[in-house]
Amino acid sequence: MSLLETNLKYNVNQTIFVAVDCAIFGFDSKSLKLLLFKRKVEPLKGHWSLIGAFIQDDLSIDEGAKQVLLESTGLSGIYLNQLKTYGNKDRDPGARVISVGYYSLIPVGEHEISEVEEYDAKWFELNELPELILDHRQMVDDAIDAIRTNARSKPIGFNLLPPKFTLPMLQTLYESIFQRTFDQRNFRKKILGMGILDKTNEKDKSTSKKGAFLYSFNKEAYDDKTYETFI
Amino acid sequence: MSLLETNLKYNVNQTIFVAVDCAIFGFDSKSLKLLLFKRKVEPLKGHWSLIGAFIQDDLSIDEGAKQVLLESTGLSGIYLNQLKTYGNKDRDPGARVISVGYYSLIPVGEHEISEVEEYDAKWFELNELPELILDHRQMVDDAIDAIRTNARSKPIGFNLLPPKFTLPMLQTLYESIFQRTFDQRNFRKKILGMGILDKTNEKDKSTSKKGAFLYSFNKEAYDDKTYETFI
DNA sequence: ACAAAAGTGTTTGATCTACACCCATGG
DNA sequence: CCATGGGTGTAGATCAAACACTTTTGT
Repeated sequence: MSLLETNLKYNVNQTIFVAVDCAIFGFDSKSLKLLLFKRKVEPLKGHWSLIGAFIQDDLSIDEGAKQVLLESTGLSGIYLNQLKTYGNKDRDPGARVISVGYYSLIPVGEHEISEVEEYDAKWFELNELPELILDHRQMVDDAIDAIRTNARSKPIGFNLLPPKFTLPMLQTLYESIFQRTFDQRNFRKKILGMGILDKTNEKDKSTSKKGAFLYSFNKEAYDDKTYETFI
Repeated sequence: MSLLETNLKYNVNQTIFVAVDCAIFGFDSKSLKLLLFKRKVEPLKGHWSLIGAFIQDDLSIDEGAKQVLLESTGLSGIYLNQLKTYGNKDRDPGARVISVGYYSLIPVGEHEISEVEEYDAKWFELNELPELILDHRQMVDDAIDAIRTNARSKPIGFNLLPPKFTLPMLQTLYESIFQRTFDQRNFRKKILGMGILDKTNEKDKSTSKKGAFLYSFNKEAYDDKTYETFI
């Protein structure tokens, strides 16, 4: 359908562009991090920003977000969730642009660290974020809020962990998300009581001499139950 | 800023239109209702739909949503919240349109019933909704989900009630939202225990001979506390 | 042998649930 | 005087929070 046709059909005269921006969070067994990029276009070229791009006409916005992620990080098949849409009139000095915000959760291994930095990207600790362009700081804050809210009722945390992980890792992750500590015994009791983790016989010895048992997330068991409060 | 300039600056060639659609919920002391409109433009003219319109270039999307609401219902100053953005490629047969969904909560009095029906609008019971155009049914379902989630942690229910209301009304409202009954004693205990309601000396006798005391919501008391779970 | 992280139960208080009768009043 | 909806308290169950010691093993 051509622009002319659509314009006639709906009698609209808009000059608004539609972009997506994605806040990519990663966990490396120690802390929650945010992936930022050096902006490549004017205005504000060279400043730190979330990864974003204009939507192509032939992609849904969800597909657009996926593609942005793939093109700018090489990552695909990862957790990606719509956050909210930012539409203040003057939010972008370059044009009238509304941006559909997304957030993405990924485990950060050695691979992801090096891989991603080939794209002019860098992982930042959440409490050491540089200044961000436009309303991207707001997006990040909103995303953290959304992750917290979401993490209470759904096991989204598992998207930040490798397929096999230890309970201490899981606890550290939730402590990073909620910025508080959890009692070790209560935490394990609660998580294991849900019956959604499968224990393996393997141990991870990278963080202690004793080693911690590796577990995997049992999605079927979770789907059967759908908890209302998770943590 | 002209289209040409912006296009040059960002080198974009998009033909996507941006609309807002708003799901307006009302409560009339008995049940939760949804306000629907007969669509006025082709395609699908005459079918039931949420109220919506294209965003004007000089308004933020939040302002756009407010204006749509004002123009199509005469209502202003009411609770309005962004839901999510719908961006499937072929969601609108008339053009490539993405729609930012909103939901709105209002008390429905005699006034609002008659007032609103001058606009080719009609209140429907939630379990008697007609077929809706495009993905509007999805928007409604998402909005109900969002209202439920939100109502658990914030007192949004009070936006659906008049300034003075009775506890039986409030309970009926929450029962409409969650589609379940609550024990009367437990409900009152919990709500009153929050200390966010001011009891008046007046009684509403419209639904019983004994009459029920009217209360008002004390926003200050609520802000002091910010509960994590509300119901 | 010791440092460092993993693993394990019990007790207490708070919260949630279930449950049934009296009250006030208009008709 | 009676039908109708408004108002009230308690006991048992469940859940959340606080709390400290033992185990394993690499160095």
